[in-house]
Amino acid sequence: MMGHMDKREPVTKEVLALYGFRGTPGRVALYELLALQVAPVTAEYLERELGAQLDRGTLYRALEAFIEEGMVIEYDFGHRHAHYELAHEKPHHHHAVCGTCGKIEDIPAHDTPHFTRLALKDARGFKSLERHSTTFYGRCTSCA
Amino acid sequence: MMGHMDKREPVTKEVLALYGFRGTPGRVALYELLALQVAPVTAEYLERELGAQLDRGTLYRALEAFIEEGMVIEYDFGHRHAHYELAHEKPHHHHAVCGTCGKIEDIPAHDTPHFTRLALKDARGFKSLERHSTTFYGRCTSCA
DNA sequence: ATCGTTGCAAACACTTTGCAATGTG
DNA sequence: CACATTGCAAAGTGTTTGCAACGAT
Repeated sequence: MMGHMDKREPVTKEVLALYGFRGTPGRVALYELLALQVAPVTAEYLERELGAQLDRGTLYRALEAFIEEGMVIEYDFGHRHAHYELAHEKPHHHHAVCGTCGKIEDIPAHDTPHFTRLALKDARGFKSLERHSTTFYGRCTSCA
Repeated sequence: MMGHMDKREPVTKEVLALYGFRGTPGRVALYELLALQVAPVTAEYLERELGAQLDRGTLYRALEAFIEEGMVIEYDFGHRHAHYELAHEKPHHHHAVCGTCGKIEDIPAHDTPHFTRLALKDARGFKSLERHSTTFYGRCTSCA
C-alpha cells in the first residue's frame, strides 16, 4: 500500500520554501534537475535541459538567489564559465578536472572542517574562513 | 670590478629564453611585473600597470603562451575574471579569498605532492592528476 | 631572413540588467 | 493582493581573434 511517490514535486517545494523561495514551476524544475547531477554542471547545460521551462536571464537570477542563500555552490574551474551544484546533496568532496575535455568528476574528500580552521592560522590577513574547495587537474581516462 | 647589476633585464631574458620565448620589451616587462607580486593578480591590473608597454590583446596572448609553457598559473576564484601568478616563484601554497572585497592572499600549504597521488585513487574516471589548488573563502580583517 | 610577437579594432562567450507582466503564498 | 519571479531584449564585462606590420634571434 502507501501510494508510491513518483512525483516528488511537493517535496521540492518544501525545500525551496525552507530557503525562502517560492515554488514556481521554473525553480522547481531547476532544483530537481540540479538534484539529478553527479557533478557540477554549467548554466549552458541547465538552460539546454530546461528548455522553455526557464528563460536564460531568469535561470541566472535563480542561480544567483540559490547561491546567496547557500543552497547552491558555484565553482570556477578555469574554463570561461561557471559550474553549479546543490550545496547539501553530498558530503564534502573535491573535484577533478580534465585539462583536455573539461570533464568534471566529484571525488570524496578525506579532509575535515578542521582543515579550514588550521588554514586560518596561516592566513594572516583573514578574520575568518568558512569553506574551502580543492580542485585537481589531470587527464581523464578517455583523454589520456 | 664587474658593474653592479641594478638592471636585471638580462636575467629575465634568460628565463624567457629558457621557456622558448623571445626577450621582447613587452614580455620582459610583463614577467618582471609578475615577479613582484605577492599573490595572483588580474589581467586588468597587469594591463593598467603595464600601460603602453603591452596592448591588451597581446597581454592575453602572452599570458596564454606563458601558461601553456608552465611558466604561469591561471586561477579562477569565482570572480568573473582570472588571476595569474608565476609558477615557480614560490613553494606550493593555497589561497584565501575574501568574499566581500575579493582580496586574495597566499597561504603556505602543508600538504605534499603525495596528496595528489592519494586523490588519484578516488578519481575513478581519471588516468592522472598533475596538480591541485585549494582555495579558502572567508572574510579579510578589513571586511569582517 | 625567419618567424615569434605586436597593435589595433572587431568579434566573442558568458552573464547581468531594465522593465512591464505574471502568479505564488 | 503584495511582492517574488518571469520573459524578452539589450547591455555589459572579460577575453579572443584576424590581420598586416614589426623586430628579436
